[in-house]
Amino acid sequence: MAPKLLGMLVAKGDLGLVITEVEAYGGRDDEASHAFKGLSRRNSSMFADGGTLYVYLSYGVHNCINVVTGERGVGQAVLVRSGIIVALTNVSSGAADLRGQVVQGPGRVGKGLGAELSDDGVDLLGAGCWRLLDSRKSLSLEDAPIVCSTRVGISKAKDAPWRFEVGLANLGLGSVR
DNA sequence: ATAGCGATGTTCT
DNA sequence: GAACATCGCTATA
Repeated sequence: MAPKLLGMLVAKGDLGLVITEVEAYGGRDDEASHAFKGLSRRNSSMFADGGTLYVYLSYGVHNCINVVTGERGVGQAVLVRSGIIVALTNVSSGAADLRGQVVQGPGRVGKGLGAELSDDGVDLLGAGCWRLLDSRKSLSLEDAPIVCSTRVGISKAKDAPWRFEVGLANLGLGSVR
């Protein structure tokens, strides 16, 4: 699921992010995952249904966002690390102009979208304020090369090649949808 | 260009 | 009391 999220659009209201970099985190089998030690107050939304938003406070400073990708109870999620902030030109269809601000780093992604801890656990697949839309076709990203490497800023399970990026050059200009 | 460090709060040992 | 899925500023080369 992680590489599939590249080129998709996460939106909060009329603000969107075209995803360009992610990291995959497993459930109880991944030492680097917040879900490794099982359910807790902080990570409970990781164990919700796939398509749920998981927002956590990083280093007491940054709100970072994940898309839950596992079945209910598994605790699997994908951290959104970089992307392009865009203003939606049509909120209901998710159309957006691709000229936007590049944001790199999960803290800046959360800040750019205005993610709050109160957004933790919301459904991304319904018709609510937060939505996840598949904009890959309109971006012609389906055959774009994906760079795979190890995850950043962790001390355990350092060797798992679960970080995925698309080069900005592959996005071109134009609009989404 | 690279390294070090403080901010800041929750979680785990 | 330590670690932490980070960032931005400052210092050093």
